[in-house]
Amino acid sequence: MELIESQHARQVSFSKRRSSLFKKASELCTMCAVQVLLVIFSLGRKPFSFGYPSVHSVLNRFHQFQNPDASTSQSEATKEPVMQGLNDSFSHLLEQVKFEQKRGKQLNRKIMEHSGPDWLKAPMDSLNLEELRKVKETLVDVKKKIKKQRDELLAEPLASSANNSIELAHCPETNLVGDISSVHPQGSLTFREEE
Amino acid sequence: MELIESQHARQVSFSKRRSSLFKKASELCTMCAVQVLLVIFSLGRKPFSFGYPSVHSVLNRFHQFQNPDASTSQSEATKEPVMQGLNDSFSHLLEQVKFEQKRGKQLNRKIMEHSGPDWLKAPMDSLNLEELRKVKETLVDVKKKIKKQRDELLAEPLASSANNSIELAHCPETNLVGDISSVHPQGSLTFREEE
DNA sequence: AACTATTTATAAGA
DNA sequence: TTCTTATAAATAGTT
Repeated sequence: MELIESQHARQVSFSKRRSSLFKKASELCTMCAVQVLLVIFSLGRKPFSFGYPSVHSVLNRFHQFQNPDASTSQSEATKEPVMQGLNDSFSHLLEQVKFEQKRGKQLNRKIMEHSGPDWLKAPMDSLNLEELRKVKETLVDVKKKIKKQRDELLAEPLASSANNSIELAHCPETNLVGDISSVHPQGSLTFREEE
Repeated sequence: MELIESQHARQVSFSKRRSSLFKKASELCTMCAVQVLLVIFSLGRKPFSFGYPSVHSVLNRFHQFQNPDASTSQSEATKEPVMQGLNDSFSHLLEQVKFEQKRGKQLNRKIMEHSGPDWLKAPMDSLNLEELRKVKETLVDVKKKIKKQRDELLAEPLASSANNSIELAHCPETNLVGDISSVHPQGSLTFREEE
């Protein structure tokens, strides 16, 4: 991969790759529920930006990682970043609520579908060899599922919603809420005319 | 395109898409000689960033476009009432999250109580480690019952399987106890690190 | 991680 | 810029 020599070809390639890059970025946001900021300066020095949930929220969250001290002060100069950080917490909470509600519905559905007699607690006295074999197959399946689920749970504890943990430790000022209007549910994509 | 439900699948997809997104971003830089900034916050809340020629250079340049003049801050008078209202929204959301999480656990408990063969065929995606442990305990019980019943059946083959010529002892795949305990010698599924 | 069936992205030409 | 198309790359699902 090297610089495209032809001026025209470079411009065409830039347009195509830029749009697909924004597309990929937004896909990553929706599919994996992560925050993304993408800024591209074109050859004509014009900025194209994408941010989820918003450019500012990611930008300020990134600033907090670069300047951890800034969020502890309440001076006028550092208020905006703090508020943006809280904005960030706010959208995270919204996400959590949606996810938990969805999960609750799924669990309800499972109960409706799978509520039946208690085989497992009942004695096995009445089963013959063929029936025992079927039970065994079921148990082998279950064992696989359990192992898989266990591995998923152990994979990334921080991101796990199954253990129902919410951590706001990265933002100590959760009581002080900032400007909600800058939380863009669908992300924001702004760009100006291309040269 | 929607949110990937499975935690494991989401994590895998995130890793793959994240790396390819960074790759595409760097390709755009080298091929078209443009400045790019890409920031991604992972599910584990860690920031991944890429900048060309550097993160700071693009960041600063972008700031100049975002804040042409420095006097854009709101007055204190208009800010406080807004923050109070948002504070309320924030605590409401927190309550909602707690409620949904609690409800999720209750539903999981119900599933545990109503465990049956049909439920065993269902996916285990929504269970956490503690719940998986309970499933394991149930399975250990069942295994004992099955073993007991098998021994009884083998003790009197003529009485129980007159039309069934298959014998467990000569059929390795029907060795239920062996299969179940194959993960761990003592027949106990441990949910620690790895076997 | 590796494999693979599909989908998607891309360069070149119009 | 948009459309087309052959080719290359990315991706989800699986093992």
